[in-house]
Amino acid sequence: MNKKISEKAVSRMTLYHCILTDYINKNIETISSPQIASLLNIDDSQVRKDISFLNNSGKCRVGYLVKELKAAIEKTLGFTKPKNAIIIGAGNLGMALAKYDNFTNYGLNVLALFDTDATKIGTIVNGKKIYSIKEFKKLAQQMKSDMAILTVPREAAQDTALMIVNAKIKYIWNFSPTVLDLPKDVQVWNENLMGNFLQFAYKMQD
Amino acid sequence: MNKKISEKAVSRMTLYHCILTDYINKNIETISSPQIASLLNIDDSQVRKDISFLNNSGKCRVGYLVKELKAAIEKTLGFTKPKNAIIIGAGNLGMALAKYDNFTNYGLNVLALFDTDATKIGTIVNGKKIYSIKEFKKLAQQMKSDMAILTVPREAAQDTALMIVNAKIKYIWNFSPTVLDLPKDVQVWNENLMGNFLQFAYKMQD
DNA sequence: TTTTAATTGTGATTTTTTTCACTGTTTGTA
DNA sequence: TACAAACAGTGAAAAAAATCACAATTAAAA
Repeated sequence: MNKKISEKAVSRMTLYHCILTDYINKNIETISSPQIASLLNIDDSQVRKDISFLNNSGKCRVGYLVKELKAAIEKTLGFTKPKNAIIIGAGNLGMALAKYDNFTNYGLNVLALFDTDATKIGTIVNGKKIYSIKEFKKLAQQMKSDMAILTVPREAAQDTALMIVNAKIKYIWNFSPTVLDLPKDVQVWNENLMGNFLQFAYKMQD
Repeated sequence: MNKKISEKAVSRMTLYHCILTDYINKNIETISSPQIASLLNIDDSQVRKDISFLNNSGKCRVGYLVKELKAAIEKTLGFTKPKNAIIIGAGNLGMALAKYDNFTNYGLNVLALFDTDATKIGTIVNGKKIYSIKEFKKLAQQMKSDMAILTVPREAAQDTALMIVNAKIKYIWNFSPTVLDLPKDVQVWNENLMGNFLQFAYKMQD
């Protein structure tokens, strides 16, 4: 239906969305491309080009209507279609993500957690139960999870990922600092916090 | 001294680094550009171009020496110079980051945490003390922190960021889902977990 | 009412990034 | 030793992304 939007443009749109949410909280009704551009230190024509993908139009001398623009981004980025996910690895990060209530607003529905630690199994975190990893295969089928959020330690990541793939889950949001070696039809999104820090640290050198 | 490496290339190098770490753990001594490229689904000449920035040379018919290449990335990306950081916001995410021991290996040294919650103040997390945000200005000076890791709720993010800037900290790693409006000499790295999820979700649509 | 300034939208241009295509080298094999 | 295969390295070409530049529009000010 629509042209494909580049990854970079999508990334910027998520930042526009943050800005728009703030503007709504502040009861500001319009926003201009130079305003957005200035907050992000980018070119204003870039902002307009990105917005042109959304079939949303602005008004000269006024800018864009905040609510409309926000809705247009949400529609294009597709958070209207909720995705079900399970978290594998109930360590600090997994728990933090399970407790992150914002997810629901963005169409991410966390169904359950899995872990190997016997003391954690059976516990409820933010309404989500922690199951034994042994039950994973059986439950993954039942739960119809679209996506797995992988927050296990690096050493366990590859094997756990293979287990996820065996359970016919094709999308993995990988928080382990490792590159998974999986069939090409499985899509992996590497979060790589350490890598992101290194990128920032590299910028700091200037 | 060296040419500046693009952000995208740096991002890829952090993934190469992950792969190299895995190879070392597996006691594999050499790696070729097609091997790296295949794991990341990118072009092998891209990998070689990136590596050409590192002043590291490979061997025909053999590839690169894993240890050398890893060291070269570390040198270029500068994790040899450790950075001191403080975490502001001892919620789930802040705590998870404080407990993330890997940071030290990558040159990120977490000095302390700050929070408003009286029940948390004084607690020690992974050897790091949680202080009252009221003491922030005074302690920030003493601690000589290069960087602040911002993990407060969205509503508090902007004000907290201003406080950080007042304490003369110029680098903010922002985990709050909001775009901070700060002087242009302050560098902000937006982590934006929700945004990253949306990017992944957009890819899932295909 | 006229003018001014701010803003969108977009084609053209420039810059950056990626991919291609090829040369030269090295290692293992016949 | 000769040959084949697997690589690195790199200049050139192609593709993608960002920026520029400007016409058209409109709200507000004069």
